[in-house]
Amino acid sequence: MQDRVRRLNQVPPHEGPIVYWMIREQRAHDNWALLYAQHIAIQRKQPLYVVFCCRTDLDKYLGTTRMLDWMLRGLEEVSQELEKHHINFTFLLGDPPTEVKKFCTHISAGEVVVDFFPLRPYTTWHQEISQTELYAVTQVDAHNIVPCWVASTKQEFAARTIRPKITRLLPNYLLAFPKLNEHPFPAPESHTNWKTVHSKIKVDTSVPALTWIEPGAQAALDQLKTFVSQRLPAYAEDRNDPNKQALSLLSPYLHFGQIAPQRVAFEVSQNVNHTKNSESFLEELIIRRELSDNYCFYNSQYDSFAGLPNWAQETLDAHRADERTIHYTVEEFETAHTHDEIWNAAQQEMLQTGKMHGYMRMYWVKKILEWTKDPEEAQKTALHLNDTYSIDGRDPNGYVGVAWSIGGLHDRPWFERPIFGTIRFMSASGLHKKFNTAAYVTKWQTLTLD
DNA sequence: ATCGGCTCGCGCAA
DNA sequence: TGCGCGAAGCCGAT
Repeated sequence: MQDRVRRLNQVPPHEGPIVYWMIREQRAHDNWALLYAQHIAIQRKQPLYVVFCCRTDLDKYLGTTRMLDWMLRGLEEVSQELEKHHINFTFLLGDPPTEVKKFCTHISAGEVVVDFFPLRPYTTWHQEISQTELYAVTQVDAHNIVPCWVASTKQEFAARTIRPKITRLLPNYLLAFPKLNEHPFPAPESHTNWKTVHSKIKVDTSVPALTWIEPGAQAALDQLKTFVSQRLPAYAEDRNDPNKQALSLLSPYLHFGQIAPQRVAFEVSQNVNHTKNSESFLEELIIRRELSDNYCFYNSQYDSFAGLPNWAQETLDAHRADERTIHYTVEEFETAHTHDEIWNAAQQEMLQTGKMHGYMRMYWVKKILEWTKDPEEAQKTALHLNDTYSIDGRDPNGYVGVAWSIGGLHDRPWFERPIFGTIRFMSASGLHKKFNTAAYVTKWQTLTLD
């Protein structure tokens, strides 16, 4: 466990309750950050608090009903589980670092544990909470199976450069989780009024909650079970066909930390015969996901043009003046009003379900590059739409997916083209060869009056 | 249906 | 310093 843990300030731990500030890992079980916090709390005979803080003006940060409903229902389950284990769960409203600092000072915390989320808003919050003399702040990578800073000490160039590093270390980490204990040093209980919380947080209500899939840790485990028994057997063959139900559907749970990647990988590697299907799935789940964290952790410009590899920036620069014969506004993209019915179907899939099939995501982003005035606007548009409508938006996987599609990240150059330069191109004719595009369009097209 | 060429640079072997 | 090879492709030739 020790190499999952790093100190964020130099304040020595002292007498006082232990606080786990939960951000990314929204689950009670299989959570290394909580397990570590409980471990030191028991060692020091201290009560344990888990605190979650949410702004009330989420509408200013692309917050939607879809995302808030998913998150709060998951957290309600977390609070019930923690209560069963005599661990205090406190929901705070307001500016997160300010409110969490206030809380920690108020209860005279001896040490504060945070989880690991390599995106700027959260790294900034972690810096802010660490700037104190009052309590030690410790970070635990509870997301990656091989901790991000252990897997590699630099930004990796491609999957093939990080793969051997992770594969070599994996046997040391792909193990069963210890159980969360009933905490022997109780804290005062606090009860969250979830209806009040929901009503106090302002969000964009035009993006409705999802009804076809249930949030939460129990639902995640159920989904994993169904995936392993029903969809994994055809995963390798069918995963790139958007008409087939072959994918795990776990990314919403993984994004909100409602299930641990290590749990998913452990169950698949323990209980499934080693086949091309499990290999193909574990490559996605472990290598590609940890490569995304690696990029965001070591490249603070993960969401901008300047973060792209040099060869990609150069080739896109050389094609800035290329004529864009088709150009759409954000609104036209957003409402699925392009000339390309396959692209519109993908956009509709995301609008309606909060998810877009993995294969279509690549095509969808590459077409935004083709139909937008410059790569910066294309990247901004793709991220804006993904972060607003996808339930797994604002995730390192999303930033890497967009950078791969628009800016050759973790990819190689291909042959020269207008607009794209040597960035890999994708065309509708390629999609026709791979799956029944007409069926996909029919499935997602909606009646429009114009 | 299958194949080669397109094009760059990392990382390892030498 | 040379060389193999790579995160999901395209296109034209055979």
